[in-house]
Amino acid sequence: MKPDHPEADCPMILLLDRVANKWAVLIVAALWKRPLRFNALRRTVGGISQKMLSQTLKGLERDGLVSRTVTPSTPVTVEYAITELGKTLAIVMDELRVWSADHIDDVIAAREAYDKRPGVQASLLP
Amino acid sequence: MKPDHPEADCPMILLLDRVANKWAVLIVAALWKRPLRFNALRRTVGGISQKMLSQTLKGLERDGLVSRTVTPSTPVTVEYAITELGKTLAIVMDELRVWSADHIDDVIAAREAYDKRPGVQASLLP
DNA sequence: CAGGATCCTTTAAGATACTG
DNA sequence: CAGTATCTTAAAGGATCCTG
Repeated sequence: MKPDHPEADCPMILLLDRVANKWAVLIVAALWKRPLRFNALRRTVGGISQKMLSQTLKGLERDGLVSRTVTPSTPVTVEYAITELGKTLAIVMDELRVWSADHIDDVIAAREAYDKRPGVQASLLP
Repeated sequence: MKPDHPEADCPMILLLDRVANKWAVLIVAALWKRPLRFNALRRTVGGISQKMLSQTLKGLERDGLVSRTVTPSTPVTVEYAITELGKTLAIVMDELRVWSADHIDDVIAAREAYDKRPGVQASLLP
């Protein structure tokens, strides 16, 4: 996903890599419910490497969607929380979750129908 | 993005690669306005290679979000259109566009603030 | 026009090891 | 605990050529 898209004047395209990003969606969803520390977040999201987690968190923090609070105890604890701006995005992202729940059956049915069509094999899809 | 996510029982995670996918979002947005043929769609989306276009279209068709109609003229014409199911997703996706338009300024401001913070350089971000 | 097939480069992402 | 750094592999993506 290159940022230098021809129609880069469109705000959506500028934010597409943030807003239509799997890990960002999952992290925002997790933090929307409650603040979490790094490793708790890692467990909550599930299936994310700590590299991608720290990388995506940094991006979310930079965009003002997530806050990072360090408590200098021993050992140090770092809490990530969603910001007010982040909440507004979380609401929209959550509709993706709702849509998925509402239409997963339709999609699965469509996939099976498609795969059953002569001359097309799902296994041949990239 | 591997499909074998730990919480794969959640519908959203199953559809995340479709629903939080840059090209899918842009293609659905384009077809939501009007049906388009392959190359017209390519120009409308902008910045997409024909490989990714055909690949993503195939996925969208398989998921029942987009229909593909062949008219055997000479040369053959193929029209892609959004389906009823696709429209329901397009509505949700469009809210991402609206959110982007509404909050692009906030995000840009947050980025500048972040980058101005001592010890952090935007250029060092991955 | 609408793609498929190939080759090749770039990026994403995981695994591992190490630090304050 | 909360990361950073490095290495390597898998996948995404682009460019090009080709066909019905």
